[in-house]
Amino acid sequence: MVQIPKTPDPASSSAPRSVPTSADVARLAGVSRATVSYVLNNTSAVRISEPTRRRVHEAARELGYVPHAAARSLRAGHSRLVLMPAPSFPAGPLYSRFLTELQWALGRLDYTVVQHGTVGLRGDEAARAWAEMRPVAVLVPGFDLGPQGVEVLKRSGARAVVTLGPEAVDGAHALLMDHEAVGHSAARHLYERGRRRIGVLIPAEEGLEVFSAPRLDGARRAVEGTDATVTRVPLAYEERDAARLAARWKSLGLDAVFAYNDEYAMLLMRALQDEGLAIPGDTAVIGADDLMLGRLLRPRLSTVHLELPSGRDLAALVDRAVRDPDAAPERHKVLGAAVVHRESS
Amino acid sequence: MVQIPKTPDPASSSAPRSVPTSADVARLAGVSRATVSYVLNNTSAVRISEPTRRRVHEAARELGYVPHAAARSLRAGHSRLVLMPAPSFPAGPLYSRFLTELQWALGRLDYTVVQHGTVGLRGDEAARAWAEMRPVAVLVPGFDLGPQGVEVLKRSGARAVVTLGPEAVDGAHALLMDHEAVGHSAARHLYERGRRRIGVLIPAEEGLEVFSAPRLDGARRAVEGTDATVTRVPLAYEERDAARLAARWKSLGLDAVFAYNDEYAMLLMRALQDEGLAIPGDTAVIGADDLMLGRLLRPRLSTVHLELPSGRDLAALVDRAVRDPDAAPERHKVLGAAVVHRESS
DNA sequence: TTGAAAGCGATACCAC
DNA sequence: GTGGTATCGCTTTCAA
Repeated sequence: MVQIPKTPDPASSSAPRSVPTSADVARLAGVSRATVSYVLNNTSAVRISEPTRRRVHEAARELGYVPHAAARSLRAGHSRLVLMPAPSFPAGPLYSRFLTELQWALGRLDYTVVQHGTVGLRGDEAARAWAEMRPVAVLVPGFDLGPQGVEVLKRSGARAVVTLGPEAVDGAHALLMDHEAVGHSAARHLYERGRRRIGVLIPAEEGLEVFSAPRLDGARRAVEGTDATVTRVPLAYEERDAARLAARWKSLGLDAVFAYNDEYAMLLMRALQDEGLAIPGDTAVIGADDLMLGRLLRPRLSTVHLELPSGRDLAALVDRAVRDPDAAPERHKVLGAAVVHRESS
Repeated sequence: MVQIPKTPDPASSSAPRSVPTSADVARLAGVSRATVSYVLNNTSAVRISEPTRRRVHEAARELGYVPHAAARSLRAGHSRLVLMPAPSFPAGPLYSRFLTELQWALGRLDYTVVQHGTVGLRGDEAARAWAEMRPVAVLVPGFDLGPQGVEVLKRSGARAVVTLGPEAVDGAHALLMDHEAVGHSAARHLYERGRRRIGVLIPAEEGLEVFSAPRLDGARRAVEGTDATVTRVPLAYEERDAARLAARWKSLGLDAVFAYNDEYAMLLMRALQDEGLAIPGDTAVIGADDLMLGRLLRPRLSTVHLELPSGRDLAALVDRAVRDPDAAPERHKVLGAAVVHRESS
């Protein structure tokens, strides 16, 4: 819960003429506050004479009047706010693009999108912080939310809660990002190309387990019941650690590796090549995310291309959910995973 | 200005027991709303008996009560909201990290950070949209804000407006990101290593001119009065365009290139190498941003390392500005630019 | 220690 | 056409 301090220093301002309200506009225009509201909101149920309209607009402009969103939504009993937690890890270009598109699409539907900088708050605490803003909809990527969190949000007026992540949460709509499929495709691909001892690179960095764990699981599942093995290989995103790993690579006895994503793949590939190993000869490498950089490597990096949901579709889902909050939660698989075979595998 | 529709479909909800208010908590606990407020906010000016406190907390928990931020800040006359526009272009890892750090630091100071998904709104329109939320401070990266925008925000109660960008804006604090220095360092470096015909890669993509233009200018300035030349070289971030550029590279007669950033550098380097050109022999290449990938290229990519401001420092600046809104606007140069010489130049 | 009530800013109903 | 005014949820005097 956000604490509001008791007016830090009341006497510090050099009389900054206080913020203009609709009452000020009314006074200046010589009309009532009601009229101001009618004019400024183009209320169609009421006809206001042209001269009056002009006077009101003039007054508003002159005062630099800007309506008070909090007051408005308090009165209205609801907002058009769609809230998402701001990502706590560096978002890749994929996700950034998705986010921009989504904001644009929701903007078109007249929603205001806001990313809430939730910091150390976990789980229900975070949900409460979001609920304080009384958003009409909440979009939550990842694992940040449990069923209770959903309940908190709904009880506080959120008409739609949508999770984007590997698992559905009770009571919320779910856009299922099936990261298992990513690992599955990758391992399958390696298997089909004759590899049997498959390593799966797992970032040592915090906060990425949400994605890496299911990718690993998917790889495991892909070779279940075959003669192939899957080995978990942790790697920090830094040269030294990659060099260390490369130095003991032969001892691992792997003939292929799925490298979490293209960036980790690049890091590992370089280290292996520096160590004199041939790619894909000695070790096949495949990444994920289909970033530009993979195309620029030599050998060209095989990768798993991810298809994120379109921002427009998600915006439409949100709008639908807001309009009909009691509809059964929708579940959509939204992560297309397709192997792009290049030269490294 | 956000339009609120006249209650889309009033009859669609299956009586979702309405959102609990502090009055509900009071009723359930058998006390007055005042007491609820005292208890929930730990008001120190007033002693509430332990049994009462317990009853209130219990009731709040049972109802799933979450305070209404809008009502609260309406009453209080101010918020603890720090607003930033959400970046409209894919933010690099540098900026992402900075953002996360900043949010964390502001969170520590008890501010709520929010990234506002401003879509098609330009200039003053955007400023008005932000002002509606009555943020106590606004942080604006880039060129999105003019002096009038600042005025709008201040008149609507923002106690601090901070711009992050190449230029200061009247009335606002400025964190000056001197991208000219980046280009200057790069070109200087190339010049000192004996290069005289320097190309500067400029992204063909929209929205990046804000950074690329000053970088080009800086490069120009660096060789002013020497026998060296600087040539503007547009490039789209795609392989085909890079290949086209590489094919006519020799005809450009350049012996060095500053490639806007490491990613464009990688793209170009690959295309040049594929064309059979030697780096740095035929053409020296230097990037910027000092991303990991530069270290992984062969030859290793020279680059300009950027030092962004620390999130903690910026948070402190914001806090200072909020506490003393009438202090003279601060101006800080915050973009350290240092050449990291590797093998490509 | 607790309660009654004013008021923050905007909107919409009901009079005139 | 336009103007009072009750109301949204919450905090905070002031009284009891």
